[in-house]
Amino acid sequence: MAKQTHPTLLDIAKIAKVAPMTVSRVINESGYVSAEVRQRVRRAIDKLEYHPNALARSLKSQRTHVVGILLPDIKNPFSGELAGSIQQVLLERGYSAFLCTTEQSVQREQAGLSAFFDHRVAGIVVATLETKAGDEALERFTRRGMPIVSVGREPGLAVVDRVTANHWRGAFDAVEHLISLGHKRIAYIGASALHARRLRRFQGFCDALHEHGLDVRDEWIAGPAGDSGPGYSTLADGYAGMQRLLDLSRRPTAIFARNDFTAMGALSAARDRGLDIPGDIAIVGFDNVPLSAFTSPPLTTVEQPTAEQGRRAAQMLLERIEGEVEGEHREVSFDCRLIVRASTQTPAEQPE
Amino acid sequence: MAKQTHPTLLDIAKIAKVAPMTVSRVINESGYVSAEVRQRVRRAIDKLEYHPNALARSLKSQRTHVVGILLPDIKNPFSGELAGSIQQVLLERGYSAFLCTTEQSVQREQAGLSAFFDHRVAGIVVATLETKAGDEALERFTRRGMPIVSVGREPGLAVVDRVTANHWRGAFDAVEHLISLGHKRIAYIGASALHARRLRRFQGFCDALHEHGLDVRDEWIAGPAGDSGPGYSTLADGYAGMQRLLDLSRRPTAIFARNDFTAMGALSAARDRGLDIPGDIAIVGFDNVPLSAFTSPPLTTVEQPTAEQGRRAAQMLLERIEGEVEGEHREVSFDCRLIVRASTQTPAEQPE
DNA sequence: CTGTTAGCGCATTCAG
DNA sequence: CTGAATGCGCTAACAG
Repeated sequence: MAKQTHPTLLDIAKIAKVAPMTVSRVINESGYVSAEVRQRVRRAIDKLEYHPNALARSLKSQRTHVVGILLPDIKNPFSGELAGSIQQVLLERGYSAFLCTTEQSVQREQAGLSAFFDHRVAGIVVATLETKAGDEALERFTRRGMPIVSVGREPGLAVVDRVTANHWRGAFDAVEHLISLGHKRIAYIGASALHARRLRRFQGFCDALHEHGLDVRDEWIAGPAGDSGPGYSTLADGYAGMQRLLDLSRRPTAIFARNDFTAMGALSAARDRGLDIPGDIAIVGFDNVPLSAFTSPPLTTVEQPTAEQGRRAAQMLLERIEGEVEGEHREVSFDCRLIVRASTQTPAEQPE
Repeated sequence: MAKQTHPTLLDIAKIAKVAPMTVSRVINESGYVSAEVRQRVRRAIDKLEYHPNALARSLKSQRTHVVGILLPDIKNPFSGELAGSIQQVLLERGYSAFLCTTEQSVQREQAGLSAFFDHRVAGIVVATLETKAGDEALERFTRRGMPIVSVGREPGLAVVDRVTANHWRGAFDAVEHLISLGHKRIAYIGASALHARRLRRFQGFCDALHEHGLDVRDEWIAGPAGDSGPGYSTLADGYAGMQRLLDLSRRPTAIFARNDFTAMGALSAARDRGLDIPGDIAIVGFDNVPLSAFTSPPLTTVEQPTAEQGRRAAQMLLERIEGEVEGEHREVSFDCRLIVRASTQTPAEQPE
């Protein structure tokens, strides 16, 4: 059998009959090494399949090439796409990703952040909803000089770079679209009134109604059943929420759903009651997940540039890490875009 | 501002007026330390917000508490759920996750595996499709004594523990279900004949047809447009594949789709042509993603226990890492389960 | 061009 | 019960 243990610089040095430092020079292509010696060293490296120990390197150099990514919930397709796009940029620039998903558990959040810190990650991308404990931890990290970029968060923590999309505007546009179609009884599905307040897309919903003199009625705000907290809203939440709304004596005529999955759940519930979409009730989603174009009817929704946000966040983080940018904390906001499909307009009326 | 640099054992030792070793003992709760000294040390630790450097620890102890997870494609909901369930087990046992998604790029796969290796991860979970380069790398790692568990892979690499679900059987059952409904012209959507061969669910499809004396016709195997490779098959692939099948002079009457998203794309294409599901054409998916219960009609599909596979893989890996298990490489296979919904049977005929 | 020395932060070993 | 010495693998900073 081959060696059980990893070969070290010293092992290579012995075989090549040089000093460890020389091997180091060959590997890092730093300093001068004669062609002949380089040959010998290279051969030894290949022979033992030597790979430098990143831990020792980092300990010595006091820097790692690892970035922590803190995500709310990996089932959320937004998280998935974000993680993918961040990773792509990281790999291109020689960094790796340490991942933690919190799944709405403060303990997991803390454990993840601790792991990041203990492993001395070079920086962190946070995409979780804010929590008290989490924000405190992040602030401690910032004091220690750790670069942090947040994605899709509220402005709360002013100490980090921020990347967002303008959810408020996207929601506002979507609701105005419904109003322009003549709807006056517009409901929200996806979070209880309590938690919704923290979501910009909910604020956009409310503000659009107010601006057009319409009421935000509490009974037209349908959160998840147990109201467990500010988590991602699901298909089942949308289905249940729609059922409740349809049981009201005074029904809404249009639904603004917190995200596309919630919208699809709502769609399904309406269909099961024999209602026609958009004839009897119009539905708007949010996020423009690929599937939203394939439902029946296809879903009107608000697109947010997820991958762009991930890439931008990664770039901004790397700029901080590599010291290319210092000082003032930056903010980047992407626009959302309303995509009108058949769930709010009958095909005949559709513009294109 | 606070220190720019991380405090070390020595900093704590100075403040508490003890030797570094004593601080180490307090932190690891190893050896004897008097209550009084422990107090002093604890206070110093809190004051400086000291966190041990995991890099230095690992260098010294020659082991990390980090596990590498190699995934094909994070957009695939299977990957997401897998990552989540693995992570849960890891966190419970004090491990963290290093993540890499390959996105069908051999380079990314190599880069990821190298990063795992360089950082001396304690073990690896692989859920990617096999590639020549990848398997070679994994084999090198195994020779170095690195524990590796594969999920959902072919038996190929005999040197690692394996966790799978019986996709072959799941597919076989699904196709038999279609046959029992009277279908004789059954098509496959989701991979070209070339790549499909490597998928057990495709083999199950073929074997079920053969067993019942039916042909596997090449024109009834619809892969993705560009046929880029053995990647995850998408909604768009399903849509396009269905369109091609519907253009044939001799149409299939039933579709077995590689996964639920592909099935939904196919569903959508059929609907757009004004066809009735399952009246004109029956459709079966695979994976039982949450959405499959909410389509119209709800999708008959094959469930595989994704989270269980992830948890089991993580447990098996940790058993190897902690030396609780040695020797013989193990194999665990979970059963798949056919879930019959309305996309293959009209509600009236449905058993329950 | 190459080698020597020293130390990153921690924990194992052995002495007090 | 506590401390001192030593080295994990690597690389700056100096010699030669």
